[in-house]
Amino acid sequence: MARMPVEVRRTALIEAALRVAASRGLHETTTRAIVAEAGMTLASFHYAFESRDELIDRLILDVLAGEEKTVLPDELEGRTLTELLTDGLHGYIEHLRADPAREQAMLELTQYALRTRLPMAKEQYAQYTRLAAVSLALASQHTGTRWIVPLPTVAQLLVAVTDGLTLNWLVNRDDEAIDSAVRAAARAIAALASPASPASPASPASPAGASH
Amino acid sequence: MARMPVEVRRTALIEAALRVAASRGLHETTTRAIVAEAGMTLASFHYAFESRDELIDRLILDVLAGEEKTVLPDELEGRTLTELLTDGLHGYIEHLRADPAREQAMLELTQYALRTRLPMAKEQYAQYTRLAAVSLALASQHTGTRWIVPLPTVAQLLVAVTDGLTLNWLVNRDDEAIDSAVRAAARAIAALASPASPASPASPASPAGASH
DNA sequence: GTCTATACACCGATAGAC
DNA sequence: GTCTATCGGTGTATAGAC
Repeated sequence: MARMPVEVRRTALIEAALRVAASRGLHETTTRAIVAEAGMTLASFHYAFESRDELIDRLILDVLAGEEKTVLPDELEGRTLTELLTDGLHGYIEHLRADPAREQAMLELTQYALRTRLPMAKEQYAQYTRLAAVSLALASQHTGTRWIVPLPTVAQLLVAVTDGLTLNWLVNRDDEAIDSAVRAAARAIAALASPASPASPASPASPAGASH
Repeated sequence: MARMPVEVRRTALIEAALRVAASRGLHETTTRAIVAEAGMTLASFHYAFESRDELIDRLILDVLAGEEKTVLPDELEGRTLTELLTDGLHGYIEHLRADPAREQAMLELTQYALRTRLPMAKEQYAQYTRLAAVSLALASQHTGTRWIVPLPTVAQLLVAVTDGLTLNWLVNRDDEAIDSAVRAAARAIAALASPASPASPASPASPAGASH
């Protein structure tokens, strides 16, 4: 095989490992399967990494950190809070639908980290929650609403809902059901803000939303 | 070893397997580890079960089926919908707190089923959702409220929230944070019902909130 | 640096004595 | 029915030629 800088080799192996984990599950992501996917030999693997565990660490760090659980829609103006939440959740579900195997691998990685790398799991989860808090703060700002429950708590709930809906879709693969659940979730979470109306789809041209 | 009816042996092995899965994770729940935990020999295992896969099947069936994700509090009278939901979720979290390792094993079993026994995972999930729907119907009945979103959708959301909060607590082990999140979740879900006020402990007679 | 060949541990499963 | 001993396969990791 061609000579390659060890860092390039490492990256290639991590990407190969992610593909294997997505298609066959983490428990079948063996060193042999990874090098086969990457077109390398076993010895090359152990030249690049001390051990399989070391690669798994990098996999969790690089790949879970790249995940962004919630994304706000681009356009924030002229939408109600419920609409923003619906679109945000819907965007995440779209991402899930686009590559379910990958997201399932993420779930497996999280669970593996939970069992054997607890500090990494904690840090990762805190990161998701901070990101959710930022999105929620922006959303309330742009709709002139105010969270009547502490923002970190709402953020926790949003992350929990996202995780739960992910599992729901992975199990059932039911697009209509998940869309209903997403809308209900958005409406429910929006009810934790005041005073603007949480809801109705047909919103008239209300500049600056409801009140202050 | 003492002779035992094969069904008794099967049960003992399944219980041993659950203990191993809880303490060391599903991927370390090998036939050898199981029989060591049960105080048997390898040969006895294969006398009771055709294969390890067969035991895992039974484990999923017997043990996931025994799970009841949401339980209503005993006393339903004189409580608001939010209170009922809070107590129900809180009861589940108590159950989780009492035996986190077991619940983590459940999560691993679910994920394993998702990867290799999809129909079983689907059926199990549907069972949880039906149970949630029954609880939600009872709760709205007893509080004189009505779900303004289809009941199955609310049930889906409740299951998703339960799953998400489970993961949250397993990662953070933060009792105060989870209690806040539980209360917020209850309040949010209660907002999907009308007309009774979804929320504040001191609830005035506010007819039909913001509605839609 | 990259390869082939192999060491060594552990897996699920079975044969055959008792 | 229950045991000990062992098979064949696969896992991670390494030795040593090139």
